[in-house]
Amino acid sequence: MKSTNLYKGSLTTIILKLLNENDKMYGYEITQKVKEITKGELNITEGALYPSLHKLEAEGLLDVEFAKVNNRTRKYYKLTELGTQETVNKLAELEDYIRTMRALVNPKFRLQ
Amino acid sequence: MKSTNLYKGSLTTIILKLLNENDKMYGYEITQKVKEITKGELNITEGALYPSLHKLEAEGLLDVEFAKVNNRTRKYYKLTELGTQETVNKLAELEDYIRTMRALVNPKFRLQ
DNA sequence: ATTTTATGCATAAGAAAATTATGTATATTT
DNA sequence: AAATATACATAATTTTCTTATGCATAAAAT
Repeated sequence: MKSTNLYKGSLTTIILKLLNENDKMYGYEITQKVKEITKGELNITEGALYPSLHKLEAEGLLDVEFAKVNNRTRKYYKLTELGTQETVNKLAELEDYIRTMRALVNPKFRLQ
Repeated sequence: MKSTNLYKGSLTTIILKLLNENDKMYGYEITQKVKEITKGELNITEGALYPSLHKLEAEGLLDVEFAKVNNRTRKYYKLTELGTQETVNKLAELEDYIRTMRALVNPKFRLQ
């Protein structure tokens, strides 16, 4: 998605959080929303997004619902109960990750 | 290294920063240092570490120096001038990543 | 009127970065 | 004597992503 490798492994967290906030979204909408929020800093590619959505659905974290808008098909995704739980976990993991990385790169944050 | 996928792509940043701080280190030392700083939260595996060190060396970011200690061989790595420059870049990328992810998962941080 | 861009989905080939497993060797601890 | 710690390395596999390609309709631009 971006020149830096740091976003590797972050896509699931991003998808879950956006769905947690917006109730239901379709793939293309997610790419646009991410572009908007990050001011273009992060562009999710379709080759990464769609397989990821399919996987989350297969794992039971997302439900699908089809809609026809302007003669074009949209595939809406929404969180399942399990998906909502997993969102909480993923967000906690992100905070842990940030805290740990800060401890590693900034000696000031080394403690406990 | 950890159950969460978020650390994927972070290893180079971690290695460079630790070497930036400690002048020279050997592989095993890096794994122990990371374990210590993160209180066991992050354990770098050898299968990830050694190939990564070799790659950084091949890219000219690290220099190697051998040492024999207690009849065992240590391979000390230190930053080259290029490696020091790249460390600055990687740390800036990490801060960008954290800022962007915060904007994505925390609506409070959405602005500019 | 036609081409390009935007919208909307999907998958396949390949690259990159990791995990897991294995191998070698010496020192120290149990 | 066996297990753990120290120290390096690589190979097979998995995960996640990039890049490329394909299909289809709508809107905008030339």
